[in-house]
Amino acid sequence: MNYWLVKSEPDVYSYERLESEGTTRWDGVRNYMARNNLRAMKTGDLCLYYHSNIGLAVVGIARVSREHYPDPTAESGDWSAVDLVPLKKFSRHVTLAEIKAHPAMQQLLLVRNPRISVMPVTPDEFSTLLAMGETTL
DNA sequence: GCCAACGTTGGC
DNA sequence: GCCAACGTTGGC
Repeated sequence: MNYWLVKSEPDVYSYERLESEGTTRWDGVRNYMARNNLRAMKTGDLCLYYHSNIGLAVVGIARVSREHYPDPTAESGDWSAVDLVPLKKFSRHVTLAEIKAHPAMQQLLLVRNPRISVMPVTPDEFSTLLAMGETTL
């Protein structure tokens, strides 16, 4: 089991919309590092769901329901998509400001490289973030 | 293969 | 809305 964090602007595709639709194709990634992370995802892996631009917080957890396949929205190039389903909404949003202030979160790529949209998260970081969100699986 | 210029992302 | 940081592109 691996852990990840994915970013989405909530006015483009929010966690609430994922919940109401039940599943989504995570496509449109056009960054090689993020793509390689998508390709490393296995079915059942868990993804923290972060709202960028508006909200600036981790709001829930999604689960990988289909491993990577060619991104149908890519007109050229070698890009991949995965499918995600909602797993659990955080009882409490964990804001970027809190994450930045937390000593155990200083290595998180969200803090160190804010521009990558799909990133790995260690099991320790994952469980700490879950606790910060007052959420259990 | 280097590097400058440009475009995009995303926090503030 | 601005701007910093980063990734990508393209000329040399």
